[in-house]
Amino acid sequence: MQISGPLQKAYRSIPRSSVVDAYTALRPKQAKLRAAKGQTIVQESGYAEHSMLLLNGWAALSKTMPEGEVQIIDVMLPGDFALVGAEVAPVAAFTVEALTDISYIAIPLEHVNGPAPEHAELRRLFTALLVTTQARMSELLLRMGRSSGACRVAYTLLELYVRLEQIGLTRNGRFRLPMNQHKIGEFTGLSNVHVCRTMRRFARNGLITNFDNQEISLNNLNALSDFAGVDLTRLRKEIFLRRPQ
Amino acid sequence: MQISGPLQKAYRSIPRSSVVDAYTALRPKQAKLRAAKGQTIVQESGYAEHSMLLLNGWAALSKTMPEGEVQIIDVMLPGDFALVGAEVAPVAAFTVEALTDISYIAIPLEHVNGPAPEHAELRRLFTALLVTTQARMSELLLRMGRSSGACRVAYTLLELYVRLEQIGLTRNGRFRLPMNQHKIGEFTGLSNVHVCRTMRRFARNGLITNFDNQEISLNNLNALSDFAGVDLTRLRKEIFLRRPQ
DNA sequence: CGCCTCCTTGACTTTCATCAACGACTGTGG
DNA sequence: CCACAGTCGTTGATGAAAGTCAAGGAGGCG
Repeated sequence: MQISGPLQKAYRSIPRSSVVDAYTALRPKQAKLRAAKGQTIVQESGYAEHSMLLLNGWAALSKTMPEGEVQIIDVMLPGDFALVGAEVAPVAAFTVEALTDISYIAIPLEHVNGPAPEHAELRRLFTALLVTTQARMSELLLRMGRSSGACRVAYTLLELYVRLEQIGLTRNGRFRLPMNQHKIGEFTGLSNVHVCRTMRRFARNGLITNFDNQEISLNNLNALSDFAGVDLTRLRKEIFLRRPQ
Repeated sequence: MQISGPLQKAYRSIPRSSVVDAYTALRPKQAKLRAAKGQTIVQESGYAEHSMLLLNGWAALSKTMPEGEVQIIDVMLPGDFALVGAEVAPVAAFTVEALTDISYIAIPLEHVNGPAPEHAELRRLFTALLVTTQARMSELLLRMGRSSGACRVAYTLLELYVRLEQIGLTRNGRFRLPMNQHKIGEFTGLSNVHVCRTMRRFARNGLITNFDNQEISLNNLNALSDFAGVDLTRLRKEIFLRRPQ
């Protein structure tokens, strides 16, 4: 895919994403926003009149029980889109927290779903992104209800790996994982202690290797896939936005 | 809301749903399809070139682990819409099974997201329905990862109650629940045995009453809400499609 | 140096799945 | 009419998975 002209710079500075391309092309002057690691960008139940398109970094969508237990619903990677508030209900259903320093675009609702014909292609892409988000959440839900902690951890690592690979952020099965074990527990529905035991077991068996600066390497995708009960080929099909040729 | 003319009969014969109204108005001759209780309408990983709009009855969206464990990820009630296959990926991410005899409309993808301007209002409604579906799945995911079995059962009963109330299918906290304990277990991520114990405890404490023909009554919404860790008012806001005045 | 966060491991407890048995109810065929 | 099987809900006994509590160690940082 070749891009030339005024878009080229923007394209190079952000990861490959057809949605980012399409939106940037339509609104080249849209302001980029930034947030620091740990910052809460949207609060659950708060007013939300816009959606988010993540340009760089990681963000977590989470929900909280009244007693304070947190569950991460989905992890946003560069190029991902989250429909925070809907036209019919401008209330955020979840909290958005920056897992790393991030940059993003806040998209007004009328750009997402307005009747303007020039938005048709964009709308198609947003819808497709919503479907992949739903597919990811479904996979997580399935494992949350029907599998062991080891399966959930293995699945989480594989999902992140496959998604990062797609946007060119892996090297030889190795990638940066900017989540501590507590956060991974919030994602997998486990305690930090149990995440630790599980990942240590994986490491001892040579399935994964941890490096110092929050980097991790998946050494045996097949064994992990078996643990996770997932067919990598099928996962890729469901989870990815395929761009029409 | 008053409806007159040719739509009146159709409107009366199906539950209140602005989406059904809108779609029926646009395509009055669209064929209604039927399926019998227990029938599988869409198979996970199968080819899916259409979406579903449920007119009558209940349907379950579920996913299955390789070993055969089933997790219901959402229950469709009359008026609900499920985006089965996306334009970018005509593969079903889940199985659709009829929990009762049902009637539904199969909606081709181009009607859902086509560029035609006369579809603008419909598209808006479909998007809104997707958001509410996502909100429901998020609530379920939160409880799946972060709460006890009792909380999940209480939440499930409340969610169904609130949704049925909205479409006029409850009377004094009482409604028909066409799922056996095994199915409820598939929805809540519990074994049928544990569902039984939990619901018996609720019944002994007077929170619920079971009747013979798959009917159930919620006698104490406040106590159930406490168990479920849910604020009913907020749940209604998130889960419902509000129709613009 | 102390303080902090994070990972790690052990000991104990709780929750829930599994296995098994039984009773209520339904439909079916003789 | 009765035996029969089949489904479903119910209860008890047992075991495995994972949470909680607690303590210690490694690294980062002012």
